Amino acid sequence: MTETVKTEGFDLLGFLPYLLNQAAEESSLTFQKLYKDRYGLLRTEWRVLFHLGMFGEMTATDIGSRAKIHKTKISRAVHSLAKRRYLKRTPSDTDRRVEWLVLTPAGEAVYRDLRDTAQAYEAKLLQGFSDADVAHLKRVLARLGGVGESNHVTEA
Amino acid sequence: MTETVKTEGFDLLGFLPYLLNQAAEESSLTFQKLYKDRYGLLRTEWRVLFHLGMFGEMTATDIGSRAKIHKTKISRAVHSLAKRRYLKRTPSDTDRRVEWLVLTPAGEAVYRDLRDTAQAYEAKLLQGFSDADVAHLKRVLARLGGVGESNHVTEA
DNA sequence: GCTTGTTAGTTACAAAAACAACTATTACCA
DNA sequence: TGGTAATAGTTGTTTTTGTAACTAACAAGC
Repeated sequence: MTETVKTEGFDLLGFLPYLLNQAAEESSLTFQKLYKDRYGLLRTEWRVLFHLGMFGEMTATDIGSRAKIHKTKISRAVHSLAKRRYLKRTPSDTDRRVEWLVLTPAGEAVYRDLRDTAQAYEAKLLQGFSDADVAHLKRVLARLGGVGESNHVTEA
Repeated sequence: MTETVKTEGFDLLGFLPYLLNQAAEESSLTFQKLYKDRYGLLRTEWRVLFHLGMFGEMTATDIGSRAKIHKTKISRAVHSLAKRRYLKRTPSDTDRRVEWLVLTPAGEAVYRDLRDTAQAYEAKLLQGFSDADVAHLKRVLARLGGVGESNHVTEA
């Protein structure tokens, strides 16, 4: 077939959600290999681990609120991470529904390793772009994704 | 808990794959409601439909190569779209392994409706950003995601 | 104190995706 | 030719996710 595009003013290849997905998938897939091959972690597990590594002790709800991950996914990731002894769960003594989550030394070690790997990977991903480009990109993405807003995930 | 971040120079909230994912998920989820509620389409089905709408007749492999979707997902999406009479499959007469896929008039109608909706949605998403911001963002994303390279999906 | 509503987190079931193995056909090449 | 490798596409099975419904605990108003 020829390369003729038979649309009327619409360009899928310039459609933002499409571009976002392609870029996100590309970077996710590459990075996924790292935490999966090295530690057998799932995407959500990695995300929970990173949040705990970054922010220290949090509750499951805190993590979900920050990362906009649904609570059932958090619940399963926490369960799995606890089973591997990467984190410790401590019931709150002011509210018995709540559990505080902290990384164990083993979890910390995994976090540090993956964090360093992540940084190296990001550097590679961004080589060829200027600092201004990168700063601009990140600012726009943060705004599009609502990062930092700490909104709660809408219930099912 | 307090807002103290106890990391050494790493910022998850500025980590590119994280930002990409947050932004992509945000826009995907919002747009998903549209094609799901209106036509009961799955994500991959929508993507296949759009590619056929954009580029006209293609094979399943063409689509997978362009959109970097795995062939099993394409296969099932094509099956489902054909069952709904949104596309027609025609065996190639030069290579009996190959099938040409084209949208039916019904499929075209769905495509046009969703395309217009997509444009409106994108406009809303981008309101508040300057034209220069948008152009810059799209250029960087296209490069990050390798859009336009037409690479084949790595086999399982 | 009771009733009603809300929140934290889990569990069970259904939908979708990932992964692997397969058929059929074509391409390559000695 | 004939044999091996590669390609198009499908199917079956396993994981992972999405969704809903649930338990337990707390909060607020009366």
